[in-house]
Amino acid sequence: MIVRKKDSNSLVHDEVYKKLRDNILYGFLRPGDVLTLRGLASEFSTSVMPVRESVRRLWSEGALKLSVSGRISIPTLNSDKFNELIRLRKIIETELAVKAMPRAHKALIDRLELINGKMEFFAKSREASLYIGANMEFHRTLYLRAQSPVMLSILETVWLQLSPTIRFGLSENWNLLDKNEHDYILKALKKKDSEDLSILIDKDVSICENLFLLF
Amino acid sequence: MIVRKKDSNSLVHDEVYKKLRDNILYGFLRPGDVLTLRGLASEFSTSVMPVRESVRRLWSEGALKLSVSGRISIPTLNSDKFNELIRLRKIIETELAVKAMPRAHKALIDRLELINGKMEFFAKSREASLYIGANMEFHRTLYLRAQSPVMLSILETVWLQLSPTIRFGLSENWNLLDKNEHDYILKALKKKDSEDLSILIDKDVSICENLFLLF
DNA sequence: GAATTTTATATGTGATCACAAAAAAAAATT
DNA sequence: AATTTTTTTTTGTGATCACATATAAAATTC
Repeated sequence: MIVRKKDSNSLVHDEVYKKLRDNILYGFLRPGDVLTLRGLASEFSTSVMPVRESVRRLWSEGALKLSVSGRISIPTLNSDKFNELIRLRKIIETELAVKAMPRAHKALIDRLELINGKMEFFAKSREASLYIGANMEFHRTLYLRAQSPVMLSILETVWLQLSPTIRFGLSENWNLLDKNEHDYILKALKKKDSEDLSILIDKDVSICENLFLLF
Repeated sequence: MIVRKKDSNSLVHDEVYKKLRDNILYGFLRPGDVLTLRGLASEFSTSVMPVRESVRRLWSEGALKLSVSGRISIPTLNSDKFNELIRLRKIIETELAVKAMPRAHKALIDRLELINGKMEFFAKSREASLYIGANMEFHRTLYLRAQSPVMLSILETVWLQLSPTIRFGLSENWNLLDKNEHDYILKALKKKDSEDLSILIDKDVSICENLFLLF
């Protein structure tokens, strides 16, 4: 029997995908963690089919690792891969920020300031997944203005690959977040200084570089 | 019954994925073409299951479009999306080329020259899918030296999204390929001039921009 | 004859099953 | 006690089925 949410066209495999993705994105799964189709299926109270489809999807996004025998786990990044992903963040995010800048009017900057305040609060209170969520929301809100859906979705797969590693690097390095680059980013946005903006986005991403831990 | 290739650990869904991907990549499917699970299953003489998994995978790579009701088709690009993909090619390919350059020794350049000759032949003989294949091989061979697997795989999904549109733009614009930028790229590689190399890669990708046709 | 309704077919989704192969657990051996 | 072998359990894959719904075809109405 096909189970659909009432009065909605959402599909089970898509719901499972979103839940699983968010668990990875907000740091509820650590690198190396092992998952099983049947385990996930019973956790999300469904059959294995929708889980299979969402696992296949997350795997092709680099968010999950499949062993040669198909065993599912959260990837552990070596430093080469980590640096590559950081470099990708820098390239794509500076591109998106510069493209968004001309369309970043007062209303948007106000919203960014609000999100930024929220993020600073979560940094102080050491709430990792809320901090990560607010940080991503800040960047995402800005980049959405670039109106470059393909780039944004690629960036999101990059985030997805970095998240578990950064999340657990964070637990032991909260002090790294003491100074908040976002304030300077907002200033550059107000001044419409794209040169500065590029450099600052690059710098902001650089902070993450120090969160790398070997597992 | 599970059907595996003898003495090999290749899986059916992976084989189906590769075949379907190559059909898209080498231009055997045009934008708008409609596919069905059962149709593909019988074409590849398998059941729908492996096809479902590979279609889901190609869809998440942007190579296939799924309608709200799940109907499968080859995406048609509007000019915004096309330009975004071209921009992505430029950003990622210049990055990879520059990173590959220090490791591009004589043996590699010799191989690139060989591939380039092949490509020029297929351009003259107007064999579109062979031309596309040789062109991709040229770029891929160079970029492999950058040893950046994540970037390369992202680039490949970008190619996958552009392929069908470019392929059928090509049929009516062979003349655009008269002058071959690859020769200059090879010169820059020999001179180890990364400044020049960036510009030339950018230029080479630009040629594709003119192959955009509305369907 | 064109537009609308009805019927029939095709298609994607989710559930379930069998099976091979990989892990894990248990038993036997050294 | 540690290692090897055997047995059991777990797990992913591929096949098949039922079903809802979207699309196509046929019939009906105006």
